[in-house]
Amino acid sequence: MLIITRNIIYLMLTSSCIQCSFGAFCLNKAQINIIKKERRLKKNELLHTDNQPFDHLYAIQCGALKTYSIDPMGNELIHGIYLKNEIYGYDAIYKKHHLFSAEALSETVVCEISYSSFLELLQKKPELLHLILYRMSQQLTFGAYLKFITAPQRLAAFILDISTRLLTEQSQSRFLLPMTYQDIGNYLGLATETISRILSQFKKNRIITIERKYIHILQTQLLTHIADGFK
Amino acid sequence: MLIITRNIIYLMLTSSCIQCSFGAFCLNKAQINIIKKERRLKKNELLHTDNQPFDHLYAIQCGALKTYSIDPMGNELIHGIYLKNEIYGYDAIYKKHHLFSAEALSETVVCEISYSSFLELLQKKPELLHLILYRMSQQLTFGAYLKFITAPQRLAAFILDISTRLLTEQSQSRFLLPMTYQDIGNYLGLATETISRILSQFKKNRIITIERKYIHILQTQLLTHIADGFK
DNA sequence: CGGCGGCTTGAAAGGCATCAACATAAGTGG
DNA sequence: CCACTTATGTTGATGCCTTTCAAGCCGCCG
Repeated sequence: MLIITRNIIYLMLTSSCIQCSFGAFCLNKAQINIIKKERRLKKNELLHTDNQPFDHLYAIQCGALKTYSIDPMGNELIHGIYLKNEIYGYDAIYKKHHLFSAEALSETVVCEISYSSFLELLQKKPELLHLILYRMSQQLTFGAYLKFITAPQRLAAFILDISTRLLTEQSQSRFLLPMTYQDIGNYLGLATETISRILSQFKKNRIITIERKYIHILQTQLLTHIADGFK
Repeated sequence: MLIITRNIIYLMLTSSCIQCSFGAFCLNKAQINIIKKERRLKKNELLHTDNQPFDHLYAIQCGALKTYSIDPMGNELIHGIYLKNEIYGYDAIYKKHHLFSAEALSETVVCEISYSSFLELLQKKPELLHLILYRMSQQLTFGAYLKFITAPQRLAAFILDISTRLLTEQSQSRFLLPMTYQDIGNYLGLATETISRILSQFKKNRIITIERKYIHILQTQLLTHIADGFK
């Protein structure tokens, strides 16, 4: 029987911190007190609500988040998807409060850092500056494909986007889609039925396979082809 | 007859620099050498092409830019609109080269600063840090309305977006739309005919008036209502 | 095993694109 | 300054893609 000691927990934590986006901010022992705390969210649990004041940035250790608002007709509008190893919260710096609610798409662990500590550390360690600008710049490019016109185009681009953001060397073109078709539809501005139909097409054409929630991309080139707008 | 002396030129420049987004980086005489140069672009002139390496950020003094790519079917896809007093270029930090071409929508003057100078100065003057994060954060929120489903919703949100980004105290809900319907359509993913039809609707319902390219918003509330998704 | 959320599939309706023709504005050169 | 040319905006008719509504299926979890 395994007895979990503080040491083991520590090891588990540090190993999960290796890839953390806040690594530069906390792996160093001298700085570890800056991280306010780790938060564990169950599926569908809220990280924060709409309109809540902005204080913290979050590094997503595992799991995924969505930000969303509800329109007057009661439809959920998903504004952003944030995955493992990404930093969430930048978008709220501008208005000083969160524009959207943020909810866990699955069991999710985030590391919280206060924005003021973040700024402070950034000033002490200017070599982090480019890293942060780099990561914000990356988020500026997220969701560019939402401007694509046709549904297959958007969905193909979405799959490629998520895959490049999730895939590692081990996982080779096979990854867990961390959300329901409903969520995808709300994100892409498409009905769930449309998502289902188009994915069926993709499967029929041997472009991807889906079992459970695992997507396997068989023909990346064909997907990019579709995303690029070829017919 | 007016003789233009260096002094007058200097006054003209500084006055045009008052509102400049790079103000903090160059108004101070000690720093003025950091700005590499001012570039004047004619309508439809390219600031840079697709795939060009990223070296500079640009503060838009006057005029406007669009970034775009051409899809395989030859359609122009506008990814971003950048207006007077905004900073353009952040999105290319991530990939170190520009993902899109950038073109002037009208006569445009930009101030160019090299990214390395920018980083350097940011390190020397950490009080600028929040300002820059603030501005990047703002850009993260741009174009959120592109996810809106219906055409009138998108167009209403677009008008409101541009107006808040262009309006000053003097100009009071009346502003120059710095682009063609073609451009708007390419940006919103709608046909120019659709833009025309919906704007005609807006005019008929006394929500806006348009003369030349000047838009006057008569009923802001109704516009936000439409943008929010009421019918 | 039974219930529920999520996915699938079909038929009908609707919104927007497309095509076409025209109107108007802007830009050019004589 | 005007005639010509080109770019941009307007309006109508048709067709297609996606939504919507409806029903059934599957897999998961208690």
